[in-house]
Amino acid sequence: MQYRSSKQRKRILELLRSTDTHPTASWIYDQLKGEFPALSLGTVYRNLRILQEQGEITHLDFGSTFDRFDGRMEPHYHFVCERCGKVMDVMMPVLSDMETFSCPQVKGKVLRHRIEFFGICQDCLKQD
Amino acid sequence: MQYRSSKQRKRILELLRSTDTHPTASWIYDQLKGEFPALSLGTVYRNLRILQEQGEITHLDFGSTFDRFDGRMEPHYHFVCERCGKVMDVMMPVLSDMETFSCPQVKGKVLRHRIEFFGICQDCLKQD
DNA sequence: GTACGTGCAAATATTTTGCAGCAGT
DNA sequence: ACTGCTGCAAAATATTTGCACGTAC
Repeated sequence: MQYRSSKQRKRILELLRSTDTHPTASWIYDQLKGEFPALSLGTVYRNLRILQEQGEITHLDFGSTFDRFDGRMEPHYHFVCERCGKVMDVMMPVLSDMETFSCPQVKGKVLRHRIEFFGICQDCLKQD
Repeated sequence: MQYRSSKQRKRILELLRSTDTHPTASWIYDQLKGEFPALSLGTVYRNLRILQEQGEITHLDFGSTFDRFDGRMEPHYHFVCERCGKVMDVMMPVLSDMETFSCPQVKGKVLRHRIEFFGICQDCLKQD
């Protein structure tokens, strides 16, 4: 697909670049409604997807729209296959100094952390 | 709230403990439908929330039901305030050996990783 | 007996999509 | 002119909730 440019898309990207609040689609919509009175949420979502495809922005998710639950309470990390969506446990040693490490910048109280690795799992690699 | 026990909740927990596939609510529902023919998805969701409150399971999310977008493409990490839901950037040095580090276990190709810190942000701490 | 849990169905919440007209190249 | 982009509204997806009945304690 050959993308054209549009005022709406350009402004959505500018807005995302100008903030570090990790906005939701709805926040972006509210911000731009004054500038584009007829703007619709559908347009915001469509453009966010296109910007993602173009590698201009990212999206904080787990690669699926479903909530996923985890019955292991021991600290561990996750590997998510971007092709088949499978989520696997990574039982590598927990980086226990992580909390203090990030403290100076965050200035809040860090209680726990989480790491996800993204890539292609062994099964999917075999299918190439 | 004073929780009682129920067969459904007990089996949902057992099921989650017995797998490492990080199931969705719907998968759990399908698995238990044979055992509880009248089971409803509502019950599954309700119990998943209760189990979470009891600290028996966890939930892979970002603390909100909204998609969140990020306009910064330089590698960086995130801090999520569990009280107000704010997401902040953590510009600590990227752990570049991370990919190879996790490889032996995952056996797939790791392309990138992500780290989130969870806790209480400075603003919320002040309010105590 | 009290009040929490369940199934069912309806309601919410969020995101996606079909369509007709508008706009970028 | 061709085809992507937009607004609008309806549909799709995922999760939550109200209610009447059942069940654990």
